[in-house]
Amino acid sequence: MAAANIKEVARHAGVSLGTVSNVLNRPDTVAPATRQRVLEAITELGYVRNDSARQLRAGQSRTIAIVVLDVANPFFTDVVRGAEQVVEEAGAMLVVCNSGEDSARERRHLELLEEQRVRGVLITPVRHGSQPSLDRLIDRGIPVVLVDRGSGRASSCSVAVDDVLGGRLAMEHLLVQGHRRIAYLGGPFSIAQVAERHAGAAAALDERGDGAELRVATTTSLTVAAGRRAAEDLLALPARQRPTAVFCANDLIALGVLQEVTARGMRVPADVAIVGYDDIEFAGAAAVPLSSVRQPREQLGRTAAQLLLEEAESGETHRHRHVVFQPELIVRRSSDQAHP
Amino acid sequence: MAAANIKEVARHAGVSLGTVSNVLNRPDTVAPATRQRVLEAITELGYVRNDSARQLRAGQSRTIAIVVLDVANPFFTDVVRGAEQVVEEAGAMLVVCNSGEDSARERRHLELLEEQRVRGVLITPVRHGSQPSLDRLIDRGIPVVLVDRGSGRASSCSVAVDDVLGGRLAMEHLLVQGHRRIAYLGGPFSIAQVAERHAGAAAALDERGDGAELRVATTTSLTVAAGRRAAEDLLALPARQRPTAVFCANDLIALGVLQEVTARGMRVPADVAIVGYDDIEFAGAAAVPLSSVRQPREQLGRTAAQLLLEEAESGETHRHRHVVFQPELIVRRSSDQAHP
DNA sequence: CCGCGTGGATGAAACGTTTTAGGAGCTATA
DNA sequence: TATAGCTCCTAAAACGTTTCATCCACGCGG
Repeated sequence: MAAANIKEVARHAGVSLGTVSNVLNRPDTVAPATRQRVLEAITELGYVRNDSARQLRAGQSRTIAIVVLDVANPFFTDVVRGAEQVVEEAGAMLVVCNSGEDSARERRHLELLEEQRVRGVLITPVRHGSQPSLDRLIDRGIPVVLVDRGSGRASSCSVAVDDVLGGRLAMEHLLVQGHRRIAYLGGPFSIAQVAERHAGAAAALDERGDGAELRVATTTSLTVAAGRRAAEDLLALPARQRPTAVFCANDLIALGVLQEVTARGMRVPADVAIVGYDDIEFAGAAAVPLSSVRQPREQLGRTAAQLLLEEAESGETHRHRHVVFQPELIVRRSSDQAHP
Repeated sequence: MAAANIKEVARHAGVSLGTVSNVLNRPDTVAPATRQRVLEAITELGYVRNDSARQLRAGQSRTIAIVVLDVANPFFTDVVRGAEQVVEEAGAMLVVCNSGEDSARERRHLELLEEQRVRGVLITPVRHGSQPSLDRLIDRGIPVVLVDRGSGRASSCSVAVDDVLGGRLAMEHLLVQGHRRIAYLGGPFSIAQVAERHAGAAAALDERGDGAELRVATTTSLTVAAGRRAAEDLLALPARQRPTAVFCANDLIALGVLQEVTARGMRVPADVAIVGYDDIEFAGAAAVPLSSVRQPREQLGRTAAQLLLEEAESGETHRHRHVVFQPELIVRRSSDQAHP
């Protein structure tokens, strides 16, 4: 119940209020004896600095926010861990906000973050068009770094993995394996990654598909449950229309497909081959180890945080940068016809 | 770059500063015409409330923090989602902090949260003894709810799942399956759940073990990697000392064990049976579907958040409550001798 | 002996809200 | 016409910091 403030500490130590502040912020400008006395008063009263007051005066906070599409998606948790490392080293605090792929929630979060005058925001936006509340943030001078987004706009830095290339890699692999009826599962397409992975796959098909066909099944979200539902529809098709391979926009969907396929007594990859995306930790441990496009997840987070801190410090002189990483295809049993 | 404040809005709308505040906080006390004028000024200037100032005045913030052991653990992400629902309904904001099973980081987070005068803290503590920085929070009157912790101390509310019972269920199942050499994998034991699940297992063995033996292998953390390492040691034992069943303190460890066992060409459950804990979404989708002790994860988070809000509102009159849920054993192939 | 620089402390302003006591103008009542 | 009771609005205080301009005492060189 203490709630002692700086004034009480000053009184207790027999100094002025400004001196206490100096002890806290510029300890070397105050004489050792006085400093000692103040520190004692602080511990004695259990004083804890009031961050609201400090922020109010300073004009900005020391927290950095990361807004992710889904906290429960292992891809994002790894990105978060990467960002955390960098942010904590810088003495700031990272808060994680979950948009849940929902624009309205995303907006709410951004508004709250703006009210809090956060020092910066890392975000994977729900939509890839321009978001008014995001633009406002940028207008206000709050640094924003787009995470895992195609080399977007000029108004902010971004880090991304080349999703078009990733889609390409997956598709080429499936074509080499001899598949002629292939499905792409993912959604909503308003999420940039979903669209770009598809674009890559489609491009590869155009170039080397030699008449193979790509069927697109849109899901409502990037979760295991959505994957199962989409797989149901796909498997309901008559055998000769049914795809022999499925490329999924992420591993959660792929795991859902795997579950559904197995549940119907079909075999992976013999009846249906599956390739996922993200190579989350659980992909390799799945019932049938999952082929997947691997991304440098933690590094994505680290780099994003570094760009943000850089921008926050350099102020006006800052030039936006766009860092793009290369994905890598990891082939496992789920798409390897040699070991069906 | 706007950064307009309430005063400018007032000037712009030709009213006093207090009136603007009223428009923001008690819209019905101000005449429709004036209100309209003020609202227009607000949008025109791009005014956004400064939360630091508001908090400073109010004495506390509208954010609630949840401090988890590991953001990458699907168990906690589900708890977070549960808490999120309730917190957002209440118009507050949930920030997620990751202690990473590290006491020092936990302390740092708690100190920062205290500086921010958060409205409350949900936490799964790293150690189950008393944490000075946690006690300080409580002393200061900030509500704390212990998540997934045995019915701890009287100084705060708690929600938990009966881990002793969970351990019991797992062990009894393994005994019924005929195992006589069983291992418990988990750690560090300073984490309450690790200790209690073990206690339950040990108790069941005492009562019905009929001479079966329990070997404990302590891990350094509750991750897949730690599980693999622990499994290596276990599998290095000569065949007649080697356990025929492993009960793991959580599913991540169990998945690690499963990977390692499979990598060595041994079969699950024929050579080694495995039971995990948490029943995370990936458990059922594992290479060998994992038996596991299921907990109501989202509900845990929801209830914790409700208790917190309750306490925050009722103030002095509050009586601490301890809610305990029952776990449930889900048997899948990893421990089912009938379908090896 | 005087002026000056200096290390160390002080006091007050400022940050942007919310809140409270009160005031101005108006209508209804006696 | 005086008075009470409204409704709507204003002015000012308070929240707890940080910062900046001063100020003081003291030692030192001239």
